[in-house]
Amino acid sequence: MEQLGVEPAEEAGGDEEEDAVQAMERVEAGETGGSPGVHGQVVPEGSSSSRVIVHVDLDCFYAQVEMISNPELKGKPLGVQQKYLVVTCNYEARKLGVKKLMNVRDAKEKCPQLVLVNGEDLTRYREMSYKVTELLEEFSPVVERLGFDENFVDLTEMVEKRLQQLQSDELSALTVSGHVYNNQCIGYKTAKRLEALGISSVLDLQTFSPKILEKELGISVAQRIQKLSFGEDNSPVTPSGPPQSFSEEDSFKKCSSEVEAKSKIEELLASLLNRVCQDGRKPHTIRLIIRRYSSENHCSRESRQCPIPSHVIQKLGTGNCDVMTPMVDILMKLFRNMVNVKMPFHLTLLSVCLCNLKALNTAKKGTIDYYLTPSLSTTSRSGKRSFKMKDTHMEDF
DNA sequence: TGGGGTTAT
DNA sequence: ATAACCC
Repeated sequence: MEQLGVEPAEEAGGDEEEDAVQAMERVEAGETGGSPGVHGQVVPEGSSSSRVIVHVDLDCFYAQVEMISNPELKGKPLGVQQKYLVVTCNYEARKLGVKKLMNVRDAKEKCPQLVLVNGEDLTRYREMSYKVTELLEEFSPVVERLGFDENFVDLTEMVEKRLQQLQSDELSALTVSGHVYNNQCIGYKTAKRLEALGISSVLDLQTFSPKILEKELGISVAQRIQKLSFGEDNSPVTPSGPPQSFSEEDSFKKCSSEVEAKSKIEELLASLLNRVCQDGRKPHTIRLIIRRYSSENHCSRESRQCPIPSHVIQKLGTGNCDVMTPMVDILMKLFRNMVNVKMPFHLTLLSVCLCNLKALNTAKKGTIDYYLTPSLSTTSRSGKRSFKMKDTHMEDF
């Protein structure tokens, strides 16, 4: 752990990601002490409303994990490869011209000595990522994750307590410096819409008519991004806690038969079941996601989901039962619901997601919910729910 | 463009 | 179920 580096704060030039470490504040708008802060976070009595939030951004995270796993990689230009992309690389490689998300061919051309490791299996990255989050949670439980390599920690309470400990002479000797980050680009789609309005810089956004912006983007997005343009972000740090979903995906050039799809789905599901088993909670919903081949509209995906039948959920923790078969059956039903297998098809991605995670026995014994459970109905798109008895509770009668 | 994740609609 | 966002 102590080997993991954080991106340097003083990084001057470089691409837009390189602004990197930001020990900074999300600037509180308006409110002063005594009243509840925005978004329901309570500002303590008699304190100022400004917060202290640390943003920890791990440097070329996957590459660092690989160098820790295999120290022989240290000092060499290293890229982490997923399919034909170098998704990230260490600083040796960057010095030699390799960029994030660069094609493997281009990267090898730029840097023939580049060492590549496969990073398609995220297991070790995910594990290391949560170790970092857990470490930060020792300082304050209020830690929000963003991806695998970023954490926001709200240290307001800790700082206030420490300031109260200080004598007045120590206090006056304190100097503080910091900066508000220059945020660029806000999201691809929104950026395009803003550009159409003639907004291409932060200054443009600051000075644009709020009313017109609200009409274009909706009040929610408009007000938020315009505040952001002034460096004001009143959003709370929301503790992430355990993940709300587990998913595994695989992309490929072509999948055009049902058997092929089934075997890929089986692989994805097997990994997922291991993960969910370790987590301890049980998923109550399963989803299948596909991406169809198309020249345009490339990022669009389709999905179908359904509840996991309770008798399958119950088997989940117990290693001896075969839980694969019923779940693969469900997934293939979802598959055929999306893909007409009697017609030719061409898929470029399959993904399985387990979500709606619950700690065991959510319903209390003796309550209606204990005896009733939403039924498996993949076709029902109305808000109506049908219910059936839980099989395993029949003996209770 | 990968292999993840979240929230809003 | 999808769309948008984040990394």
